[in-house]
Amino acid sequence: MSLIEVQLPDGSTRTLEEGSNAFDLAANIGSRLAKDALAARVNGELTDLTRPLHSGDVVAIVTPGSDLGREVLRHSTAHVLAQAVLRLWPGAHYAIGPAIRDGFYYDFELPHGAHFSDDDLSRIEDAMRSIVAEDQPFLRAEYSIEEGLELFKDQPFKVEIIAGVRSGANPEDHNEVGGSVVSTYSNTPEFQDLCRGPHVPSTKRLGHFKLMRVAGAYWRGDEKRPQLQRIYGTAWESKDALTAHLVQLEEAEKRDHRRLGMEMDLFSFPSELGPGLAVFHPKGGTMRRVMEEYSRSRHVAGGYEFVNSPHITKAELFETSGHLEWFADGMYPPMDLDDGQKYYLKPMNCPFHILIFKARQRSYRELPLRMFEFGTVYRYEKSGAVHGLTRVRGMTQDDAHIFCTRDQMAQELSDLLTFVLALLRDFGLNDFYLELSTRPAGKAVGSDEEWREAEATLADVARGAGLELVLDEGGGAFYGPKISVQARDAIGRTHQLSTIQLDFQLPQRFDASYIAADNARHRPIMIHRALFGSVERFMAILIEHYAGNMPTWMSPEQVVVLGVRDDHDDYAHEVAAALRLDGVRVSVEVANEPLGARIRRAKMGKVPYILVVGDDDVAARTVGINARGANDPERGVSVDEFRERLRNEVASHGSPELARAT
RNA sequence: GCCUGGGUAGCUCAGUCGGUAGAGCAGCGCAUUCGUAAUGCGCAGGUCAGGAGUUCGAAUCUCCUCCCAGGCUCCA
Repeated sequence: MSLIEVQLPDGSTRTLEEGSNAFDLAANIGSRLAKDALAARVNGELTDLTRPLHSGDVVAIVTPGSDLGREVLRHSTAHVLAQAVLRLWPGAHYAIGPAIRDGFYYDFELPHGAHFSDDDLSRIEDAMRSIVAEDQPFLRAEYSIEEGLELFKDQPFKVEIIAGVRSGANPEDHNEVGGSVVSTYSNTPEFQDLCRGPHVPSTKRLGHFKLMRVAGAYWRGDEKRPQLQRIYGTAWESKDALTAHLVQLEEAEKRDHRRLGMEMDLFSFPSELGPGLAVFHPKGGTMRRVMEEYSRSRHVAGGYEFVNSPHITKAELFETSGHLEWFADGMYPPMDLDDGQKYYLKPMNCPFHILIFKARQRSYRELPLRMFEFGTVYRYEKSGAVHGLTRVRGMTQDDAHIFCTRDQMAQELSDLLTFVLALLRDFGLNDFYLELSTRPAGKAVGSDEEWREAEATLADVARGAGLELVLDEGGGAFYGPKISVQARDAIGRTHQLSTIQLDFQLPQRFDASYIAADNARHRPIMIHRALFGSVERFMAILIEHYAGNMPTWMSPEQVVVLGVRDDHDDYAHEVAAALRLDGVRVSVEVANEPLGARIRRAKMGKVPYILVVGDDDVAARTVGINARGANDPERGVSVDEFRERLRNEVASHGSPELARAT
């Protein structure tokens, strides 16, 4: 018997008998590893444990705790899901079932137009647990395309995938089928699935999963094709990991801005108004005002001019801009007036700002010209797309358009990115990466050369910021590419925030120009940018980031003063009045309820500071401070000292650590 | 827009076989005067999302509309 030598990731080598596979290697290294092994990475390629190794191969054993291991076990769990569904609904068609973040899904079409209901999930889970208990091996087999077509002749979606590989029409099909070899995995004669693999050795390696929900999903993501039933599940390497994930989901739910918005009395969506149309209550209105005021002052300092534009306009404006051509579906239908004009609610502000630019002849000496507006826009989002404050039909953008020369463009973009990141940091967001969105295929105006220049300039600026840069191929707007700032929040979710778009097109469509030093007309470059995106959406993200515990400077109610007995109420009012002189948002809860009850109410309202005043405080002109998040109250602090502390905290915008307090 | 599931008091929810609508919290009133997360008693609160139908009788069964949730698609 001849021997082979394989290399491990740490550079060491192992000698094995010829014909050995990765499982044999794992066993050779240790029994514990053999027990844990799920799959292998051979020369960088993920494979089953059972594939024979060759001399010189570099082999890593994939174990459950790793990202790759979780991906393999999630994918394998998806197969078990499909097998379970076929047991319960013989004749069901199964489409695709990949691993995704935190879990997996599988798409089905049930016989006779049947649909899954939520109640079916527990039945399916039970069937899956039986399959796991049966300890079925995942066996790989390889076929030609013709054989594959015959094998899956009763499964139209599989046939389409295999045929797609043959014609080369769908690049994504290669995720399912590699090259011209059709590979399958069968657990038992009962179930066989088209799949590249790899899979865990047997179903008993699975089991820490939970089916989450049923959803509709279009075949191949195309809304013109049949809608399938998708089952989502989550799967983990251990019971603890599964539990931790479910707890994390509960935490996220507690932070949901829609829930906190109601509990904290910030805003609501009266059904009388229609979907995606919010009203802000006094506390939410205060938060909004503070955010807007801060943004305004930063923009003043940043050299922006403030402009205003109306909410409706004749169709002509959006015909010129091209928006009607591209986005008529996303706009509220027009109002037809007596004089034959159609008026539209504005879905964006840019064309108005161009008209301001064009209102008189412009000189190069005025550039860069930066116009800012809190512009309220209306977009007819599809009814299924609206979501709390993050996707609404009426919203206010912190929108600005910068007109500059081609020479100024790179510097202006670079300064802008610095400005954006500083502002976001002031609101307590710190963890960013950038995304560069390039020309959308088949949905863009302008020449190749212009797009190349715009994309290259943005890429330079993005790289100059020193942040991680991710490419979003084809994600740009129809008039130009964009950089977006992505922020990670306190529980690790990412949100697309600010966008900076470069635009060579609109100035041309509107024939905007300035007179340069050469006494000739030149076309300005236009930069579109919004830092919050919309005030509504940014507020939602901050509420979730802080779990409602807004930093003191943003809190609608910053301080509540409580007298211990009602004969302390006068002093409580006195303290409140002193704070109010400093601009503090403060209220007094008079003593007609037990102290504990009033403290509790203020705590539930997430008020940063609760001041309790009693006999000692009246005598010594002090307060007792019960700060949000503190373990113990602090007694006997002088009123002046508290005022000083609060002034400092608000001035520095402090307390980003509150994001993690619960 | 599409698929699935929902809508009962301001909020969270119960409501059996189709037989006159229930609780807790919140609100209001009165009493209570208290040193750091729930004082007691009382009162009020409902077109059971809206409309139509079946029925002697509908929160409950059927249909339509509106709104919400989770996905898909879309997102200037």
